[in-house]
Amino acid sequence: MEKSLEDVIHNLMEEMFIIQNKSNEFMKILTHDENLSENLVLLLLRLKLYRHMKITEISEAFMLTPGAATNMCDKLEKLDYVERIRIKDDRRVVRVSLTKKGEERVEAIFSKFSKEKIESISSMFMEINKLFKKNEY
Amino acid sequence: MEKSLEDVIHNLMEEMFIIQNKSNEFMKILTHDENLSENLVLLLLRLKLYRHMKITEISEAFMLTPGAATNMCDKLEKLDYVERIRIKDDRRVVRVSLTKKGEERVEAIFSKFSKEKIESISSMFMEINKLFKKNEY
DNA sequence: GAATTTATTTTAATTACTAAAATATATAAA
DNA sequence: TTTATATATTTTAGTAATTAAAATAAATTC
Repeated sequence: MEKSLEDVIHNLMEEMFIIQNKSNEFMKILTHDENLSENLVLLLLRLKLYRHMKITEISEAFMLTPGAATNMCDKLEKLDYVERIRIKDDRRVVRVSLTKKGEERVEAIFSKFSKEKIESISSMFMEINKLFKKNEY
Repeated sequence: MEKSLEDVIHNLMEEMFIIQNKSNEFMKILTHDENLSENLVLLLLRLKLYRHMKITEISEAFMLTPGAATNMCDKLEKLDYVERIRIKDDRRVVRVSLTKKGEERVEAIFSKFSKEKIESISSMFMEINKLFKKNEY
C-alpha cells in the first residue's frame, strides 16, 4: 500500500525527533556537572581526538563564524585548557591544542562512564555510521 | 588484543564526531535558505508532528528554560506560524499549535526533498533507532 | 614592491538564553 | 469559605553567545 507524502514526512520527523532526544540525553550525561557549555566540552573532545585544530576548522565543525571560534578558544585558554601556537611554515595560522590540564579535563569528562559502557556506546555509534555510509542524503 | 581505555575513548569520540558532522550536514540542508534559526525550524516540525505542545514540553524538547520557550513561540506567533490556545480544563496551560500558514511553511521546508529521498532517509533513521533501543546508554 | 588573498582577531551590535519575580489558575487543608 | 501551596506561563533584567564587518598580519601573485 502506497504511503502519502504527508505520511512519509510524518515518519521522517518521528524518527528524527527520537534521534534528537537520544542525542540530547547523551549530551546531557556527557556535559552533566561540567561547568562548561556543551560546545566547549565538545571542542575539548575534538582537540583530544585531532591533537590540534585551526580556527577555521573549529568554526566549520561547530558551524560558527571564525570570530566565535576565536572566542571559544579564548575561554578555554583562560582556563589553561588549550594553547595557541602559530605554525612556523605559515605564521597566519594558529594551531590550537590541549594543554596538560586540558588533557586531564578530558579524562575527567569520560570518568563518568565505565570502560565497558564506552565500548558498547562506541560500537553502537559505529553501526550508526555504517548506516550513514550506505545511505548518504 | 585488549584495547586501552585511551583507545576506546578515542574510538568513541571518532564515531561521535562523524555522527555530529552528518547531523550538521542534514540540518544544514533542512534549514538551508530558511530565514529561521535551526531551533525555530525544528519547533515548527515538532508542532507538525505532535499537533500541539505545551510550553513546558517545548522547553524540555529543546533543553531550554520555559522563558526561552515562550520567546521562541512569540517569534513564530509574530510570523503567524503558530497560535496559542489556553486549554479550558486548565487555564494555566497554553496549547501551542501551527496555523494554516505554519502548516504551509512546514510543507515548504520539506519540498527540498523528493518523496523517495524522504523515504530512504526515514528508513535509515528507523534503523538507527533500532540500534538505540538495543543499546540504551 | 604593490596589490591581492588568506587566517585570525577585534569591535560593536544583535540575538539567545537564564534566573528570578510576577501573574494567573488550580488544588488542598483548615 | 479563606488561606496556603503548587503549577504553568510570562515578564523582566542581566548575561552569554553569536554575527558582520573592520583591523591586523602574514603569504602569494603579478
